Amino acid sequence: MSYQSLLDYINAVVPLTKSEEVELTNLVTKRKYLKGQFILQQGDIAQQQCFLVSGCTKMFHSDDSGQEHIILFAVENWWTSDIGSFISQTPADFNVQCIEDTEVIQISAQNIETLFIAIPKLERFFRKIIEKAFVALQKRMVRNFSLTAKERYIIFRSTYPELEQRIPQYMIASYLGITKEFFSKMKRQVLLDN
Amino acid sequence: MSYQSLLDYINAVVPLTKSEEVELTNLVTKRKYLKGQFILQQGDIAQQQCFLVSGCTKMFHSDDSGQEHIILFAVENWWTSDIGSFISQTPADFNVQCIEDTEVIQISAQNIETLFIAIPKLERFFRKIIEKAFVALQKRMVRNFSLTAKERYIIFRSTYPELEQRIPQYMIASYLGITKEFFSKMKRQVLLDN
DNA sequence: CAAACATATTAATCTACATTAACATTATTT
DNA sequence: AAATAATGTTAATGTAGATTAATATGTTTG
Repeated sequence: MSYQSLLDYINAVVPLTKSEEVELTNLVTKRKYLKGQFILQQGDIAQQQCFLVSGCTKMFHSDDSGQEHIILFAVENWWTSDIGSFISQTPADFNVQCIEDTEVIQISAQNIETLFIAIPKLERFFRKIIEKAFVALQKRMVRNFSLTAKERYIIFRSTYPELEQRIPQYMIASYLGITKEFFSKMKRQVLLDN
Repeated sequence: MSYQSLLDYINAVVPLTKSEEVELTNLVTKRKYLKGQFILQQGDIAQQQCFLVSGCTKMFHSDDSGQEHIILFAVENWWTSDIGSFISQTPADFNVQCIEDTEVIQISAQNIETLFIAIPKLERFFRKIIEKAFVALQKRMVRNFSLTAKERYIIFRSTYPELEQRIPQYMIASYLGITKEFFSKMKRQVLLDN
C-alpha cells in the first residue's frame, strides 16, 4: 500500500492495529512536488506537516537583507514543517523548498487533532518525534557556540554522509552558518588534512 | 497546597480532575537547592525533570577547553532538565546549576511513565510544552545566524526584561554566545543609542 | 552545440568578535 | 571595617569568517 513507509515509521515507535492504520491513512494525503517548488512559504500559514517518502527539501529563513539561513534538510523518512506556524496557525518564519523532486505524505492541522482523539497513542508518537528533534537542535546550538566552522563541517560529514552527495555545497555552507566562499576555502583545508 | 503552582500551570493547558491532581502530586516531589548547587551535572544521568517554584537556574555545557556555554535560564514556572539525558537515560551534555536559592518540583523518569499511563492527557501536556520549547529554540538559532550580538542582546532585553535584573552580565554574555568583555563594550553602545 | 544558468573557486580586503591582561567596582564573609 | 571573592570595565592586539569581485566549471535547456 502506498502509505507503507509512514506506517512502518510509526509502527516502530507505537505499534498500530490494522483498523488504526486504516483510520490513519484515511486522514492523510499524498502529494508530489517538483525540484524548486515550495511546500511552504515564509509568511503563509503551515497547513500541513510533511513526511518525506522520497526526495529532499530544505527549510530556511530569509532575513531582512534577503539572505537564506538553512536550518533543516529533510530526506526520506524525515518530517518537515514550520512547527511553530503549524501548531499555532500563525505566519511561518520559514520556507520549505524541494531541492529534488519530492513525494510527501501530509497531515493537516485539523486532521491531526482528529487523529489524536481517535488514536491517543499518536500523541505519544509525536511527542517522541519532537523530543528527538529538540535534543538534536540543542546539541547543534552548543556546537555553533563552541566549535569552529571546520569542526562543525567534519561532524556534519560524519553524521550525514549521504546528504553531502545530494546537496549543493552552498546550501551546506548556509546550514553550517557560513558563506559559500569561506566554506570552499575551509573544505580544502579539511581535504588536505586527510 | 504546596504543589499549587505546578497544578495551576498544568490546568491552564489540560484541565485535571481533583483525583488526577491527587494522583499527580503523589508522584512528584519537592526539593530546595542553595545558590551554587548543581541540580544536574554533565556526565550524570538526568533522573528528574524540574519545575521551578522559585529561584533561578542556568543550564550550560562545559566544552573541552573548560568554557561554559549557557543555553537556557529558568525562573518561576519554567521547566529545566537535560531532556536528551532524561528521555534516553544517557549521560547529560549539560549542567543545571542554581544562580539563586531555588525550590523545584521534580518528576522522575520512572514516575513520568506511570503518569502518562494513569493520566494520558499529560502526554498532550508535555507534547505542547516541548513544542513550545522547540519553536523558541529554532527561532533563537536563526537569530544567531542572522543577527549581530548587539541585535540579539536588544531582543533578549525586551523578551526577558526581568532576567536582566537577576542574572550577572557575564552569564547573559554566555547565553548570547559572546565573551563578557565584548558584551561590556557592546552594552555601552546600546545604552548610548537610547 | 550554443546559450543560459547554477554551482564552485580564488584572492584581496574588511569587521565582528576573541584573547590577554590590567584594573575598577560590588558583594560577601570573617 | 578589612579582607576576600565575585563581577564589570577598558584597551591593545589577534583571528575566524564576511564581503566583494573576478573567474572557472558544470549542468540544463532551447
